[in-house]
Amino acid sequence: MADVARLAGVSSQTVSRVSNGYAGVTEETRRQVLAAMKELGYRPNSAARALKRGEFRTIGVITFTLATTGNVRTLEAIATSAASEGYAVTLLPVAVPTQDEVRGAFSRLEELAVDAVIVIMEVHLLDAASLTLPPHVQVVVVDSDAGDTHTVVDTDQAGGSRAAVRHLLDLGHDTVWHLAGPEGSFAAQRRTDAWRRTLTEAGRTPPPLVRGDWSAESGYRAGLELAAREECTAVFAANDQMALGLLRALHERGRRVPEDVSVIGFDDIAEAGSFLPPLTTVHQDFAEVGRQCVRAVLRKMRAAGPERGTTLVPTRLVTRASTAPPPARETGRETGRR
Amino acid sequence: MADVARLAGVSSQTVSRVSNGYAGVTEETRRQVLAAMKELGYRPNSAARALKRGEFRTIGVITFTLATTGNVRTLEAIATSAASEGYAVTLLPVAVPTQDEVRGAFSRLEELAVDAVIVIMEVHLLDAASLTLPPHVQVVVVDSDAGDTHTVVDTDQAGGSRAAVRHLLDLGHDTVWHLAGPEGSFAAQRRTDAWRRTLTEAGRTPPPLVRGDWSAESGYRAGLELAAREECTAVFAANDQMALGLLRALHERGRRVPEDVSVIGFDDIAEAGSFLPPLTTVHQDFAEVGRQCVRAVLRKMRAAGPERGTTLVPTRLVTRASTAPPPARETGRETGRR
DNA sequence: ATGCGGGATGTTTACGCAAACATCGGCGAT
DNA sequence: ATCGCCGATGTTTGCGTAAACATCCCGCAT
Repeated sequence: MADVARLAGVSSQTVSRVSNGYAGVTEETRRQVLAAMKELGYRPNSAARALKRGEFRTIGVITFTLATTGNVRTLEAIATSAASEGYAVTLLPVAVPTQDEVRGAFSRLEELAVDAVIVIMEVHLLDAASLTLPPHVQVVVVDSDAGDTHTVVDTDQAGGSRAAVRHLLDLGHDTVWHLAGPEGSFAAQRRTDAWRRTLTEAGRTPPPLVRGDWSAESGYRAGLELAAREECTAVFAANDQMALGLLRALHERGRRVPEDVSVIGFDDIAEAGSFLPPLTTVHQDFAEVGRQCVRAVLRKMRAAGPERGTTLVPTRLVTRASTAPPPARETGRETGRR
Repeated sequence: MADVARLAGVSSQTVSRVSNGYAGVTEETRRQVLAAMKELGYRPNSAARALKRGEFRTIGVITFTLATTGNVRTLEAIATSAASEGYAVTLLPVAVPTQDEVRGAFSRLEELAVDAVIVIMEVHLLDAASLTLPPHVQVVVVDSDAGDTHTVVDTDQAGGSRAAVRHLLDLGHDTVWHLAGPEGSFAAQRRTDAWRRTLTEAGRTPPPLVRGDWSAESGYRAGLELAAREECTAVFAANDQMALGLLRALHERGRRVPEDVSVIGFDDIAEAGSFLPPLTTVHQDFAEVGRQCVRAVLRKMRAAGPERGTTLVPTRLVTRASTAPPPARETGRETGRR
């Protein structure tokens, strides 16, 4: 910086003013400084800047495995929208979802240059660990229900699930089966809860729960079970990958989709439109979730107050070919229904 | 830090020594300092540390979309292995693969606190942009062939493709069709080159190239074409997603896999084992690629010299149910072949 | 002509840490 | 007993920047 100042014939403070875009510098001077910067290849040192300013302009993101579409797309959206706000994103992967691992990530984080943290995981793993966080570091959480202790941003799981179930009921199905995600996941739990509530509110009896683990393979296994049940005409799968496995199992067992069984997914992954048949599913707006996370975290940083509450990002039902009215009953009576 | 020193009754320098784990501090003193740190909730300020040490202990990763399995898994491995070396990872997403965008990412990077950069993209987009990089920032590239101008780490695309083609030839197929990735991709290009070379070396005539764009949908479209060709008994798809679409198309057209047509993929994505039938594919060790990237970049940082060259990470053929010997010929002669 | 106000620029200082150097004290060799 | 050496600790200094304050100069009102 001193070199630039010398070359431009000004003081280092003027260089600083130029590099930070302050007003009060003559156009003439500014040009000279910029020229000098360019000639010397000057780059402001961000460490010194951070030291002086007391902020790093960096957001840390803690997440489990990047193996799930949702996490990845949320991360990507966070990175993009953070960048547009002039913030960088530092990634903290947690290998295994144990409290110890999470605690480890947070303790690494303490040493790290971040102004705020976005956590993409369930909060109960976090609670024991987060206590050691520096007080000024704000936290926003995705995929959790801890709205009372943290700021939470998430897809409107309940709304999406309700839309999915309603869609199937509206088509005339008596009830809707549910292929749930793993027990440990709050997202899965909320989808299941909403499924059950929607059915109950509509006066239907929720059939037994079938559980998978998000993977296509687990969907396939569950599908083999469901295919054996004649009375099952509509299935709401908690994500698209399980729906994929489900479709395969049904196809293998000779149950046609959507003629015999309707299938609806959740997520709207890129491939969903290419499934056989193309999958009706609940579209999640991950980009919006990421944007909201960044917005929330920046707001918290600026407001300083430990703002709480939950932001829900709406979903959208994407109707494709995998859902249709139920097959005609053996007894003709139902034709007259509704 | 001064407060800690005061509380512990030592100088701030001793606090520094303790917090950096230097030898030459009495066990007694160390304990007192640690106690004081804990009591005051002291965290070393990483900006000041970086300023003093002249390094950030951070690696920047530039990548296009995180929509592809490969990029994501490489990124994850990089983050994990960087963490184990005490480095953080800062993510720089590039929305659109244009030189302008890349240049933009690099200029953001210049302002950023990173000691090195790992680029997950093709290098020709990078060349025009990279010139403006600070000289001390080392670069390692994935998915590129620019081994002469940059350090490159990548999966052994050629070896994997050769193994795939050989596997099919060894099963007795006369030749192997290829469902290639998009023209712009070096990875795709190298897989295609190796496919063609392997066939030629084996004295076979490469059939016409069929091109997709990595997506399942494109694989499906290509599959419809291939299904129409009676003489096609073996297909090497350049990735698993296209193989998925291919399988669907073949199934739809009544061509059985593997009885009528053998299919082999590339990547070994999580779902590959659940395809119908389970997909024989070339396993990429993304974790190893990530590790090697970090290793290479750290080595370059320490060596200071602009080391070049390519590190290839070997692949492994995973044999599942989608490949088998070709159907018996109409003319019985071939039984005696070999 | 004199003084005053304000915009443009320069000077000083501190951010928090750790390297380099300085100091102190105890122990063994003579 | 004296000296020297070495390990433990303290003191000084500067990393690059930007806020705060100081200075300068120009133009305008009196």
